[in-house]
Amino acid sequence: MENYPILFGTQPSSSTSNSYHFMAGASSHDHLHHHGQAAGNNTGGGGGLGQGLFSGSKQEDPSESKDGGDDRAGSSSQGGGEADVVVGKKKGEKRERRPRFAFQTRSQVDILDDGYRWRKYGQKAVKNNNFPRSYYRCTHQGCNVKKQVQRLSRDEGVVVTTYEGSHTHPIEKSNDNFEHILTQMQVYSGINNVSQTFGNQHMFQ
DNA sequence: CGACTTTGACCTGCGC
DNA sequence: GCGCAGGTCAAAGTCG
Repeated sequence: MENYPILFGTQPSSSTSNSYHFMAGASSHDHLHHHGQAAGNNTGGGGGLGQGLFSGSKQEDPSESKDGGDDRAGSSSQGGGEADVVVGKKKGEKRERRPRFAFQTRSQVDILDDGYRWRKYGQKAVKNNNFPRSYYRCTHQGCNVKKQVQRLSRDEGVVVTTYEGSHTHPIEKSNDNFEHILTQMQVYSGINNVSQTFGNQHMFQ
């Protein structure tokens, strides 16, 4: 089912061993207790990550175009493994394709604060996964970016985030926040099969 | 009071 | 054609 391109491919396999405790800071506490509200302030990572990080590697694949439909049902569905999604279909109208990015991070929190604001619009239990998938939409007016967040059942420390679309507005919070989220997440590098934390890479600057 | 989350229902596409 | 699964809507509830 979900075969989006996973940027930072992961190899969690032995992952658990590599322990990374984002909690290191202060937040463990916060996150655990504010999960609900967290979304209000944070959540997200779409644009920042989606645009900043991935813009260069957008993948386009025409293969799949099943969609669902007018911006509601459909926007994605099986994606077929590629990055494009069709949306906005109205009967007989052309469907719009949107880039989609997926990546996995190791974090205790589902929601990463990337500076954008997200509103949760749905949650769904998915097959073969003990954890529900959450659906978020960027709250900025006119911005149609969406993201899905799902924790892996086989490794609950790993969170798969899928972004769809590009933000049409500037980030709402200073990039300094990335420092913060970077400390919360760890992305696996499939290349060397080595995991590292963003925090050590400073790839945002 | 506004912004956001929760949650069940509904819609759509796909496989059989 | 039917049933399943994923994705979205929208009403109701919660919180600051």
